[in-house]
Amino acid sequence: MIPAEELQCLKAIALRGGCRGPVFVSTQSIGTMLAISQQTASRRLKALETQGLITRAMTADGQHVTVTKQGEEELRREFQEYSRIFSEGGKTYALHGAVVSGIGEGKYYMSLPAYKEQFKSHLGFEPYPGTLNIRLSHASVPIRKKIDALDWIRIKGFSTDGRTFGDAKCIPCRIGTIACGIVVPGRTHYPEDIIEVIAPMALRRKLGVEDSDSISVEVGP
Amino acid sequence: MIPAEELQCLKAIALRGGCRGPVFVSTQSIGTMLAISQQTASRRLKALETQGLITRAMTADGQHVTVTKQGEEELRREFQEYSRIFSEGGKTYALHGAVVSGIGEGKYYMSLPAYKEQFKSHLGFEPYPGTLNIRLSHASVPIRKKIDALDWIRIKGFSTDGRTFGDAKCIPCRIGTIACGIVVPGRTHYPEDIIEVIAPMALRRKLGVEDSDSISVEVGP
DNA sequence: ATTACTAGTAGACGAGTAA
DNA sequence: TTTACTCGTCTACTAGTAA
Repeated sequence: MIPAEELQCLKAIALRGGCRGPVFVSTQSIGTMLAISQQTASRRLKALETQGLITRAMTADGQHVTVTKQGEEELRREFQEYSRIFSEGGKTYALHGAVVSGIGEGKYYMSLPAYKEQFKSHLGFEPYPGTLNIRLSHASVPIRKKIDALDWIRIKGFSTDGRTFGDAKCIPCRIGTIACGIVVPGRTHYPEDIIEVIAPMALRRKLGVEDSDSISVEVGP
Repeated sequence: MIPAEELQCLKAIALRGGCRGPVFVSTQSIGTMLAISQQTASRRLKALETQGLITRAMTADGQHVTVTKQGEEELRREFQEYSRIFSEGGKTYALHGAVVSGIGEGKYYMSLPAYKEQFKSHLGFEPYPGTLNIRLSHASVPIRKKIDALDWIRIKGFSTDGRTFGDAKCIPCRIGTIACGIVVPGRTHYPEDIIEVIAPMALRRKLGVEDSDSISVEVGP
């Protein structure tokens, strides 16, 4: 396998157009580009040339460098790996955590018809009045943050009897094969390691879980 | 800037799904994957964690690693650079070389109506009976090879007076703003550093060039 | 200006090993 | 099994410099 630093150097040449024609570079300019010394840049270019990944034509004040077919293949292989990482083909996120007890607030809110109806129309099921609270593992917290960037459904707040109920947002998810939803209250700053899950039925009973049992939630298409 | 080896390590984690959830890895398995020692892999992971590019949850028999939002941004930045290299947006190839004299064969072939007509219909101009031969610079030869992979126009051979004229292929190109074409005879093994260019007019006269003058040809959309 | 050699050194590497 | 420490080696870096 070609070392990472050499690949980086090859990429720099390609970015300057080295795949489409000879590009004029100096070891100095490559060095500056990659934050290495001129001498190291010189060694990198020599190594790439030896491996047949570039060809060089030296001049008095620099060199014309061209990425060979083989060099381009190396870059393309790398490109494909990155494509795999970012391909949108069924991109799902996995959250892991442990069941915890909430303070029963969820149960109250989910019993309000004005909320209930909105969840029903957007998620496709009538939510059981109650939420399953999950404390995310340390490792899942960054994933939770990325999920924030996805498309959430806006649940509108309302006022009744002189009391105001705020907005919320939710996103479909799955626990095993059960279609569920993650609900996040709109205003309050929620702890970043807690999620609240709603479902068509009482999840604790259905899944046979209780506090501190570990559980996985899948978000995405 | 994040060092190339660390980026490589981050990429390896992402390839295992580290952007979408915690993935179970060991420093041993990462080491094997990247052809480095377990100790070095350990150092890499620590460095990535310190920079906030991954989070880790250690267990007795390995660790759950997650790529953070920031880590994913680094990867995405890299991905975009590769995308730039391979984006098909007006990909043109530049060939450089020096004018040389051919043996007058081109002139003869280009005067044959059966060839002439095909060039006219495919390239959109009636070729001047003669070709401009160019000896490519050392640096341009790898580009010449890549151009082979593009879509060439097939020029059909024919027989007349008991003599057989072979197939050829050609591809549109430009010298400055003049629409030209590169012609390659079908059978013979042509020198890889020579190209033959046809145009609507006598190129030597039009461009005012003679043997050993340097010249550039552009191929592509 | 360049490239790239030599020389000297800093630091990265892997072996061994503790936890 | 792991992770990650220490330690000795040796690679890979940069400075200086020649061509």
